[in-house]
Amino acid sequence: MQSGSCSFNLWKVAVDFDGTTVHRVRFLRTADTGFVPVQFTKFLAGKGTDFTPLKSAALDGDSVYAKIYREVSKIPYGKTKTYAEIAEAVGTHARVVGNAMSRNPTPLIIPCHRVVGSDGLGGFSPDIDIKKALLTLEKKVSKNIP
DNA sequence: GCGCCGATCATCA
DNA sequence: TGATGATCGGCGC
Repeated sequence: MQSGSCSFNLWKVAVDFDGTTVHRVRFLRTADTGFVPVQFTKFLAGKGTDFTPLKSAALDGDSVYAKIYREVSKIPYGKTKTYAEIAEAVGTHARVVGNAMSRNPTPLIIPCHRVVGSDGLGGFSPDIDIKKALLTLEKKVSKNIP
């Protein structure tokens, strides 16, 4: 297992990974030492749109959470879906989807920022500004990929 | 049109 | 068990 961090706006993105399997991604105010997979730095710089061949450890399993994470990871770059849509696709309730996002062990890889509420942005932890910034970034970058 | 309240359900303590 | 949410939709004002 390795870990490292890189910057995104005012935040540090700490990544724990093992080969191509990412176990944990966290947003921190302070930086750890170490490097992160190049996919992260490219993505956060708007120079990459996916994390291939990286995968999240949270996608494994048959729990409802794993299904939700798989469904969320299908959302294409620059697009968004609502909690209700995800819930319907998985066969559960929107509240559970919100719960799954809240406990999302690997943001970014599982693009939880692309899941929004029916009437707006929804929420994000630890800071809604991160979600806003990611969506703004993706909107901007996807314009340059006609 | 806006705000409150109940429904609903998989985790975690 | 019981409490807890990054929600949704309906109802009253």
